[in-house]
Amino acid sequence: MSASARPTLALVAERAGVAISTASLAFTANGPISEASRNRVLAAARELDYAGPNPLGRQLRSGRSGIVGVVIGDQLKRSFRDPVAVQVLDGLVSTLGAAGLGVLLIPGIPGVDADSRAVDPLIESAAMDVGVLVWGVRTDDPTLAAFERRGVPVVVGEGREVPGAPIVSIADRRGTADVVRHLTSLGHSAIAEIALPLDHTRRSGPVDAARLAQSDRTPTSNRLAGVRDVVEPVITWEPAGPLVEHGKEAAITILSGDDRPTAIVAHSDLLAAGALLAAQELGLKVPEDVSIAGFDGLDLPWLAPAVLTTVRQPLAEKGAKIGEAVVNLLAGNAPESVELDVELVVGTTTGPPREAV
Amino acid sequence: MSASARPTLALVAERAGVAISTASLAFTANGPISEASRNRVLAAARELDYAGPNPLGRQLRSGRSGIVGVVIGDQLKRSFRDPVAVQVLDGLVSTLGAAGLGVLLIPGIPGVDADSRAVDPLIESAAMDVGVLVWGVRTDDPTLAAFERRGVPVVVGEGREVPGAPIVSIADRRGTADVVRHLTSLGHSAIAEIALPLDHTRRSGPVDAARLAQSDRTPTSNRLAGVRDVVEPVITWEPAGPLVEHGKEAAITILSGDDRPTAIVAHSDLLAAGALLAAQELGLKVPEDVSIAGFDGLDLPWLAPAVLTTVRQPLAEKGAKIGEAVVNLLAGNAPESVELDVELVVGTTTGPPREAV
DNA sequence: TATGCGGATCGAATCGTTTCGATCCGAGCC
DNA sequence: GGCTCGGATCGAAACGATTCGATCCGCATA
Repeated sequence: MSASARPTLALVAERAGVAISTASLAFTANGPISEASRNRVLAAARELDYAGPNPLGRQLRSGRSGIVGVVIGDQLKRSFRDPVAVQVLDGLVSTLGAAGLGVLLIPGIPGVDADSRAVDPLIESAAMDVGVLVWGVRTDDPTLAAFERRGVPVVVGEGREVPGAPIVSIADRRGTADVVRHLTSLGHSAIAEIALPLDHTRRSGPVDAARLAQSDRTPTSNRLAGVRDVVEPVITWEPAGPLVEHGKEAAITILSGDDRPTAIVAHSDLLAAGALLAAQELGLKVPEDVSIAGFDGLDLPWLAPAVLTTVRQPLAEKGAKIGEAVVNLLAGNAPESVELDVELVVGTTTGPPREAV
Repeated sequence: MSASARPTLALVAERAGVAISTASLAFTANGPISEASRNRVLAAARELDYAGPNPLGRQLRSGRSGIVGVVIGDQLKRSFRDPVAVQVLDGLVSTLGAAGLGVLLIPGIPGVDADSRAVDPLIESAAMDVGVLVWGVRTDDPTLAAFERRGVPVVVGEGREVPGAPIVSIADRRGTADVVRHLTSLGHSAIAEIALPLDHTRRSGPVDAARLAQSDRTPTSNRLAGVRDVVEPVITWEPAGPLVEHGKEAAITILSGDDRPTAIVAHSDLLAAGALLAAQELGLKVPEDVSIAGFDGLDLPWLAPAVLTTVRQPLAEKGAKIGEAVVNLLAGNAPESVELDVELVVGTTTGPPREAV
């Protein structure tokens, strides 16, 4: 009656009348085993309702768990409301899945106090073969240190150099410069900037030089730099978050002021979409009264008939490249970093400023 | 030079001059061990750069992996663009994280052929203590069968009964009836319905009785039934997907026809938001020309100044309840199903039909 | 008939822990 | 001083598989 325990390979072997090692061969396709014994083993397995080797035993022996820990570095809710994150993750999960690897979701910094040295306990105690820091590492990142201590190799998406770890990044500085150059070449000089959040504090408002220097997120810093490669924005606004509503809020303030800029460049499409809604609400024509450009190249059909001018980045491909880097690392190859290219896509939301007409 | 192998507990014990079992006690807080030996062990660990017991060994011994497999049943990209899914997942991940459990993401049906009996290989071979089928089970679900074969207990979100598995569901049939009743009590009788997708085929168009019977997704079926508890819709439209653009597409057709309905009830807020955009594009006033209601209770600030009439369901709480059910199951308690309540929230998008004014 | 060969099978070691029962030791008590 | 008691420590046995070297068997060859 206490037969609730799952059958083991030993039981199957006994029933089939072979040694455990032979039974093992029947399940791992590659060993030398006769058709006859394989069938006997499989039959015995069926009779005992044995569903294949227990992963835990296999993992201990082989030293591999087949699991990749992915640190998304924030509350799920916040990360996944951002389509950029979702697309990258999608590419990553597909690639890893195809390689037989599973994704363990690691929220990252637990709770609000992202300053503390606390690390998600999963990083310290869950079994994994590789860790992925999708959104880059911060200086002196405790997460990175924890992985290192455990001897878990790491792949970094989008970030500063980490010795021994491959980085998959995107040419976002150049892309940002491209879109700003597009604006200046149309004749704009009073360009406002809506930045991505500079850090985890949900602060919002205009950004001064001191605050600018505090940015510890790589994509944000790169895009700030990209803008400044071409022009000094008349104002840089830091929104409370990365979503549409935050962009709208920022743009309302920017566009309501006395010296209305002739163009807004946002660090992301979601923020730009918010700016578009703001302009609409304020009765401003786009692009006649104000040009608006974004970054990401998302598909935002609900903006129709407007088509956002933006910079398309290969998001799913980025995820896929990270996945490849993981597989590569597990195969024992040397880490290899990649930078993916971006492309300016001109839509209907940018045009020459009114004065220039 | 070949010292690349990670140190083991045995090494630490040797260095500390204690038995392996004693060293083990130093890491698991609860055993009887003197302060002195614990310190000696921890010191030795530090010297050897030992980062704590290897999870694989621990897992094999205890028979627990601390991992919960969550089947999201679709491409990540599609699931996670839906804020409903994201909020539930967020609640789930938080609850499980607090219990020290990790979430293994299982896409579910690989590739497009969702009809086949194929199952995500992770379900067959990854280590996990419990499986979660977030979006319910279909009749004769191969995924469910695979879990059963492996002896992995299962928790089901939103679905039909599964013997021995707790179900966490939401009173969506009653909620849908409530919102439709709200419309009829305003005087509407010509009500159109935009349904959630009936199955995985990305079919779209008007739905007849035969097609209606084919719906194999529980939330969809429940909401279809909820509408019919109150009124027979003048038309039911099946969109190609669950997102804003799909709702817009559907509504454009519905509202362009000759017998324009006076109200549209959508199975979700995203679809309803699409309908709102459609009405706007067609120059129709909401709610004067057409009332629009949704379901979910999402926060959609970019619809402002409109506030959608909808039915609020406790999404994060649903995820949390699923998490609790998992923890409960692991504690050896009997499975316990829950049905969560919903609440009608009247916004500015519904009002009496023009004729009735 | 003896020898050699190659493929199938087997036994035993191993992966790194936890846990359980046994041992050991010092303190307290009579 | 002998005895008991209890807490700290230890050894060994799992946990469930893979893998490697050794054995075994049958067949072909000399």
